[in-house]
Amino acid sequence: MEKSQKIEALRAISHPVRIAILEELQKGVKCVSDFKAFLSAEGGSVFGKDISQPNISQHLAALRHAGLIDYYIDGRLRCYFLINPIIPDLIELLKKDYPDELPRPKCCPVTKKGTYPGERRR
Amino acid sequence: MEKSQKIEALRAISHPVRIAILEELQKGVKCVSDFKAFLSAEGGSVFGKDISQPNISQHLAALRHAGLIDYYIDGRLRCYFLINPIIPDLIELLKKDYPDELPRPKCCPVTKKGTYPGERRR
DNA sequence: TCCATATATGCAAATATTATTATATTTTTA
DNA sequence: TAAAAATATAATAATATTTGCATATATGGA
Repeated sequence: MEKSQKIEALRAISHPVRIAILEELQKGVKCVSDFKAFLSAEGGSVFGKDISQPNISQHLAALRHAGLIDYYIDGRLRCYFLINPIIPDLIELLKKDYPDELPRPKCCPVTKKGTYPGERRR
Repeated sequence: MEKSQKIEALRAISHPVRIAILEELQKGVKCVSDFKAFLSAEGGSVFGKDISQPNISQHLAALRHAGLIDYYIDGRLRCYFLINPIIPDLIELLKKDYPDELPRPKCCPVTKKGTYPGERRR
């Protein structure tokens, strides 16, 4: 996979609703109604409110154009599935535990002064 | 680290110039002139054109507001460094080799017809 | 002190993203 | 065959992002 495609995938995944959709898709093939149920307030939506059906379709279209998902048809259902292999790894990072910060290089914590490590330009 | 912070990090990293900056930062502390050199046409910029100094500063500010980097001061140099622990892992994914596609579920390759695996709603 | 260097900030224009609403398409069922 | 279900598309409005350009600020050196 090309780097530009990976950047495209990063862009596409950087939205709470689309992340929810992709996480759900990781469990297997899902149709739009599944997402609609999942993203409804009662259905356990992570978001305060319902996400409308057209909005879900738009997010699915965006994910498809970014090459993250595709679908097949069963009657009036569109059955979506993951096709981009970077997605499972990205989702894993989102679940992984991280400390708040990396260790910082030495500098005065008050004045924020320190020394540049390289050669200075002239 | 909170999930919302990770999503924020994904958003912030989803830009070719900012990825270049972050990859450069992974090598160690760098000042703005370092990025300017790196992102100039001669300096080996991945992009066709030069990236202007104000534009670099703007991207650095964006990365800082997203909590990905911070800086200390050495005279008139601002020395930037990574602080968000998810960044090295993300950059690794960008370098990792992936196949073009995941295996697809069974469906007719021409008509795109297949069968929905779950229970149908009524 | 005056000037050059390193970097940031402010603003405007162009563009992109997001959600909402209304409507269209296709398929199934009564 | 008409209505309902599942889903997509289109148009719009509200925002956000991105860039370019001009200018501001701070530091160090002559």
